[in-house]
Amino acid sequence: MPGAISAGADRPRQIVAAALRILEREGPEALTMRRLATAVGIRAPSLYKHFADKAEVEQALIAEGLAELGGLVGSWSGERGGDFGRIARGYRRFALERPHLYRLMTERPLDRERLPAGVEERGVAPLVALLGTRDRARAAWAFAHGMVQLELAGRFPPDADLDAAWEVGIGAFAATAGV
Amino acid sequence: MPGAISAGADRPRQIVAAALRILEREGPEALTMRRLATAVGIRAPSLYKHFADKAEVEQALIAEGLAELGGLVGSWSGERGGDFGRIARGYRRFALERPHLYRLMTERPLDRERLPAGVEERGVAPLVALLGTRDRARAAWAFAHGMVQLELAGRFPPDADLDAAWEVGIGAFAATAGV
DNA sequence: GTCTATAGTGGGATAGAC
DNA sequence: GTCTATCCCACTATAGAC
Repeated sequence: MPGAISAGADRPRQIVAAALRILEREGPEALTMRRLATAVGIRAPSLYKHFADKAEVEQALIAEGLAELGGLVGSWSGERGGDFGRIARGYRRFALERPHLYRLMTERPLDRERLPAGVEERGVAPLVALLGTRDRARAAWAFAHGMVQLELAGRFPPDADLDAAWEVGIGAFAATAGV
Repeated sequence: MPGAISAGADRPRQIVAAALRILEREGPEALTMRRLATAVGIRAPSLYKHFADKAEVEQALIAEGLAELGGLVGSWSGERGGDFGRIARGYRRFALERPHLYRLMTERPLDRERLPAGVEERGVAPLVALLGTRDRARAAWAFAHGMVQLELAGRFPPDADLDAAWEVGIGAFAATAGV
């Protein structure tokens, strides 16, 4: 059978999965082609049979992260409604659980060409529906992203009450939507 | 005269100034010790007579950036009062004018030990005074930082009306302070 | 305080055989 | 699709002469 699926040997998937593990456990500097190959059990040059270059591997990680986060946002917002606080707190949890992936996903320009269609919009839509306008959704997203980014970068003073700061922002944006 | 100032030969200052130029014009990857030395007109190893290592040079850039931004925030907030919108818009302008310095300043943990005393607090105080609590100030800062970060990273859609998003956030946080 | 020389490390990527 | 061998690059940092 020509098109037979050898399930255990889906190299591209294996590679992406390994890359994700390395990234999350050891940070972005640890994600090298050599290291990645070792994790998969092959030699570095063989990776280039599956991905054109390192950027393509990273792009796959970004796409995966965005799809996952988008799905979560959808699940938190429920059928119609849900509330901004729930989304914001979930967003924070995701970022704190996968800090390196989150940073990779957000710190560089998004290559929309190579991104599966709809991934971006699917994450944005619930927030727009909830807050009423795209401008409000963008401002609220920026707040959440800024909180996460500053928390991940260790920029708040050690004694800062971040839960309280989150609630202030959540309240502020919920209010703009007249809730 | 032993303590005479040879104005043209203040190497440490020269080095920091050159580093700032390279960083802003060519980005963080371009800031290497070789490149920096060339810009100053010496060889790379000579830099180590003035700075222990590269991290020390970067620390100097961060301190300079924070001091400058802190001074600006103070000037925007005036004697008593001023408004959050003015600070936020100025903050955005600073970040857009010096994107690479801004990112260097904010994307890694702050080494408070090696930072001149008061630099951090001087930037924060006006915002706390204006908004009433530290939690509100932190949330508002996160909003501004998030907007800037997403804008610099090219993460908003090309047609997004960022001015409008800024005004939404500014309004939301001004409202929390009861203004 | 500057130089030359160089150590030591690590990275991305390609050629060509099997 | 995997391998071995290797290129080529760039970086930080040190040693030791002047």
